[in-house]
Amino acid sequence: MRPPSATLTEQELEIMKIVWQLDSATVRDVYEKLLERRKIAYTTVMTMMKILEHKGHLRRQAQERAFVYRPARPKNQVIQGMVREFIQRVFNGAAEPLVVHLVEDKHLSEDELTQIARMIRRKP
Amino acid sequence: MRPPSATLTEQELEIMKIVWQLDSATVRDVYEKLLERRKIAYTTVMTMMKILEHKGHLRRQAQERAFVYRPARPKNQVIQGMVREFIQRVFNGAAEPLVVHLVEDKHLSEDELTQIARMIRRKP
DNA sequence: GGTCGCATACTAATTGTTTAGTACGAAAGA
DNA sequence: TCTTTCGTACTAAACAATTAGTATGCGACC
Repeated sequence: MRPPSATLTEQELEIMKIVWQLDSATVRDVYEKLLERRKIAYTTVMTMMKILEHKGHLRRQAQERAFVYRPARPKNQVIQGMVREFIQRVFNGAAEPLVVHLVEDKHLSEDELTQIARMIRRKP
Repeated sequence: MRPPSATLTEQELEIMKIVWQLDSATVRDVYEKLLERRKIAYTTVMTMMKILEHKGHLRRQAQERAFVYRPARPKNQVIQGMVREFIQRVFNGAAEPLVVHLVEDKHLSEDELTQIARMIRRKP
């Protein structure tokens, strides 16, 4: 009745960010990273990582005592998918209005604008 | 235990888009618009719109036989909030990496890039 | 006036998401 | 060896999101 999230949910993304950063991590590794920011139970992290494995975002491998998890897909690809989904959902697929919002919200600083201009010049 | 969505969910957004477009709409108006794209029950739309009113996204006003709903906040403001939240969640608040993704995914066409460049030149 | 259509309020079921407890086994340390 | 520590599997509870059914009432039409 309610379709599963096409992309990573908030908490899933938080965990994936850590695994991407560490490149390979145990539940404990991720658990301790998350603890720096908020209270969370070890088993909660384990459950989430098992779900992420089930969804095809993590692969696990028995090593020593605990499983070691690795990203199943490169970060860029996944983030790309999230950006695409967002543009689809919010702007019906058009990227331009998003850029307009970025500029108008001054999310883009002077330097960033210069950076973008440089990229654009380098593009075609 | 689990906070409600800070921004509009998928279905909420879909309804808000219609109300923004029509400027003011009854449940039936929205229902019929949605029906063009997918099967949905009238009462489902009603429930959603009541939720949107409760969340402060719609205001309703008795008129004739049915309630007439209007957006409580301008579209731009709400979309702005969604963009901000997305950038926060996915890119930890930095807009620049998002733009990089946009360019690299070729979501931005030649024309759109030109448009952006024009905007940037007009900006400071 | 009775029936039909439409609108609302109330109820509720299903599923996804997030969180975590408990049981159990293996390894490590005393 | 006995106990403590650590890891996993299984269970499950709470809540959000989505969808829709039922009851009820009111106005319109015959």
